[in-house]
Amino acid sequence: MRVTRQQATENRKHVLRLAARRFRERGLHGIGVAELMKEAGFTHGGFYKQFRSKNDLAAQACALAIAENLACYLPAQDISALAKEILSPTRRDNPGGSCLVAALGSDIARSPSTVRRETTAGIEKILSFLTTLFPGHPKKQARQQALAAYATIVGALVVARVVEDPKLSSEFLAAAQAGLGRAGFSEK
Amino acid sequence: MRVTRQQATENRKHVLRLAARRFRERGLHGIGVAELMKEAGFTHGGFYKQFRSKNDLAAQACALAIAENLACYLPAQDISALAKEILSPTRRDNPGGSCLVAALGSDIARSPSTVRRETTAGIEKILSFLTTLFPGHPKKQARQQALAAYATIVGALVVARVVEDPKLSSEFLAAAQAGLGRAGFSEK
DNA sequence: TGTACATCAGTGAACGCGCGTTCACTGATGTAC
DNA sequence: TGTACATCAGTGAACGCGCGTTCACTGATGTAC
Repeated sequence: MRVTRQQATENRKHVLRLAARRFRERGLHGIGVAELMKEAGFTHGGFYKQFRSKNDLAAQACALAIAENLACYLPAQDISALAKEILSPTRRDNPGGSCLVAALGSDIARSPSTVRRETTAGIEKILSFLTTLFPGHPKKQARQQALAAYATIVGALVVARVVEDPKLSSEFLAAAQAGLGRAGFSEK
Repeated sequence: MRVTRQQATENRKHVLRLAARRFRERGLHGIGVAELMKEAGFTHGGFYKQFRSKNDLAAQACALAIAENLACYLPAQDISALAKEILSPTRRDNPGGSCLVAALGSDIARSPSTVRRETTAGIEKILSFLTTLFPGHPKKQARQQALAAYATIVGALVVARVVEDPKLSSEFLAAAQAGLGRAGFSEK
């Protein structure tokens, strides 16, 4: 039953990528080790050859997801373009491939330190990038804008997913976009 | 073992209030029927004389929590005062008594319609109030500001609770406050 | 390069545990006379 | 107002189920000669 070391590494990555998606779709407690491994094409016993525990997987999945989030921000030229991309109905309806903190924020806040540490590190990197989207400001103000912008993005996605009324949901996305656009423009 | 009808009503309310707190502290799956009833001073069997199911309790607890949120907003005279009150370290560190959507947003988004409907209704009421905090605007703009403000509040609390570094956490609260203050001021 | 053996990725049964829910029961409250 | 009976709020044992984790095992891969 043993496979190539290279194959084993790939199998592990496959499970990790799947977890990063499913956790965001269903919550950290919304998918179990057995179901995850089955969907990945393995039996659940092997999980513990790949990860130390489910929490270990959660920490690594969060690190992967938030790195992916940053990668998706990077092409943006300004805050308006970024807001338009991130706060779209498409992303709202695809939590498994979108903002980690919007999808799992309240779960992560209650998770062990390992999970929170990986997420925090990712958020710092995202903030560094967002700060560059407010050029021509004193450094402090640019960072403040970046912090507020990130909060607005996360909150808009969370609320847009909570709300049942699709019209109200879209209203939230549009209003947050408008607010972010104003922030980027007002002090240029 | 039977008690007064009035006592029974009070017992039910007691369980409901406790649930509204514990759910926000630990997540909808973070506390079970048995533990909740024990903490309320009852045995778990009686739960189903008080509520149809755990989901029924969740829906009612969300309704209660978000009504309580609105009540806490009402005394605010302007958006800056409200932001300062809601986005305080005290509230951040007391999720059980604070913003429902910040504490349970991702859980609620994945919950059955009953839960989401109660929450949506509460959010609508909160928006109506927030709109009044942007007077002297065209109605449409005031509502847009209210939507964006609510998203920022929710997001700032979520991120401030996720982040491990206390300094970064406070930075998020302060930056969101500043952003909201600017929104209230810029168009007065 | 060919052989013998150690390693270890993945298997699948089994574990204890807590979950939401059901149900027969108890006995004080509420009601009908 | 006093009595007899129905109601039903709360009890606690029991249910099936899925969870995270462990473990003896298999057999192909990796390695030492």
